[in-house]
Amino acid sequence: MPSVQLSRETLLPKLAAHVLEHGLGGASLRPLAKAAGTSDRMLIYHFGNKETLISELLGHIATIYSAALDTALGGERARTRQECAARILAVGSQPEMQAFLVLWWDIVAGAARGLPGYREAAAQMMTQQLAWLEGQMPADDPDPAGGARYLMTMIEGTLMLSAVGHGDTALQGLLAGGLLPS
Amino acid sequence: MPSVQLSRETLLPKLAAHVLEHGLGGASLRPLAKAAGTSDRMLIYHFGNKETLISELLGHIATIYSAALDTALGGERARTRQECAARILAVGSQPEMQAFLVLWWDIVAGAARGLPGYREAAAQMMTQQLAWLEGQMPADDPDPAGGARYLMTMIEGTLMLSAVGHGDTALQGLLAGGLLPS
DNA sequence: TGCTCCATGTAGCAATCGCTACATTAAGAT
DNA sequence: ATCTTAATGTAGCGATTGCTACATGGAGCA
Repeated sequence: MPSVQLSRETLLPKLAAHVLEHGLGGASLRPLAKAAGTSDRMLIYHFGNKETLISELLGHIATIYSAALDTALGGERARTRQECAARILAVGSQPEMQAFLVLWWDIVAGAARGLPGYREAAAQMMTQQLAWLEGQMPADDPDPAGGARYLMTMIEGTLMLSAVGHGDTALQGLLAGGLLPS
Repeated sequence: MPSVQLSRETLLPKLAAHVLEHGLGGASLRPLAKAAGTSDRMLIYHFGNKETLISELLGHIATIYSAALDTALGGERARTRQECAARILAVGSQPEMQAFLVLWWDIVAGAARGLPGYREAAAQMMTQQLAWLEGQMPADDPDPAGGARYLMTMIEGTLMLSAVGHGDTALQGLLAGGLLPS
């Protein structure tokens, strides 16, 4: 049924926009449908049930995220690990990334609790980010693969601490780890 | 009104137990009340409304977390940063800490979205953890304050990546950062 | 004995939840 | 022209949401 698949893919961007603004926790069918210009009746018709809808929506959001990462960053490598860390931190602080970040913690919470579809989408986004980070590592880095994982762990810790008002703690940690210029 | 305060504090542990098992997202009054052996009617009576209940519950959970941290770890210092990192990672992998960890991501998500009470509780728990980590740092460490923040950022990143199925990525990062013995 | 007031049970309200039964439209196939 | 079928609207179901109105018990105080 190509028309069904077309309909799904027509709906998903609008659903994603709504979820990016209002979060996943309170996402119920009627507001979602309204945001997509249709009815709850039709959402069930196209996706079968809410669980499937959310799973497909998460997959779509992961795709959007990948595209946003690609757009936000040119392909050229950094010259130092410090520069590499600074770049990805700068991406995270862009205003248009804030909605993603807020939604991200919803997804992490769902993944931790084992909700269907959450872990897959989260893992996909992390894999994508890791690949991008590896591509950004300095050409003369002695261990680009390990270094990228090291940087990524530090970055994610920084994002989490920032989310709960401990951003300064994280920055001091980055400083002490030599990942920020002193 | 001491009786009201007593009632609140009598209820909070049972409410916390329920939330630790079932999460904060789906926590509604009637299941909470049932877990506490009372009625939704009485929860509203004692706490005024659900928002206040959740805020006080989060504060209580932060207190529980602090106590659990103290219990789980003796007071003596580690001898190296590696040992320090290993200790706190070991704490996080204890089975009785799993419920806390799952709930933690709910709290982070609420804090990121700005829900009332979440950020305060999360910040309190992170402050407590930081203090504990500083007390664990090696006595001969050249920069215990910065080192504790560095370790904490790495640890939080590791926990997040583990929650989304990228625990191996984090471990490789810790290895590359010299925080795990190779 | 009355009076007062905190604590609690019972019942229910309006809103929202995911989902479904049924009817209707419209387009394409025969 | 008829038949079939995908797509959609309307209406509603039973459950659950946070919260409230009302009545009642029961303890302390006069």
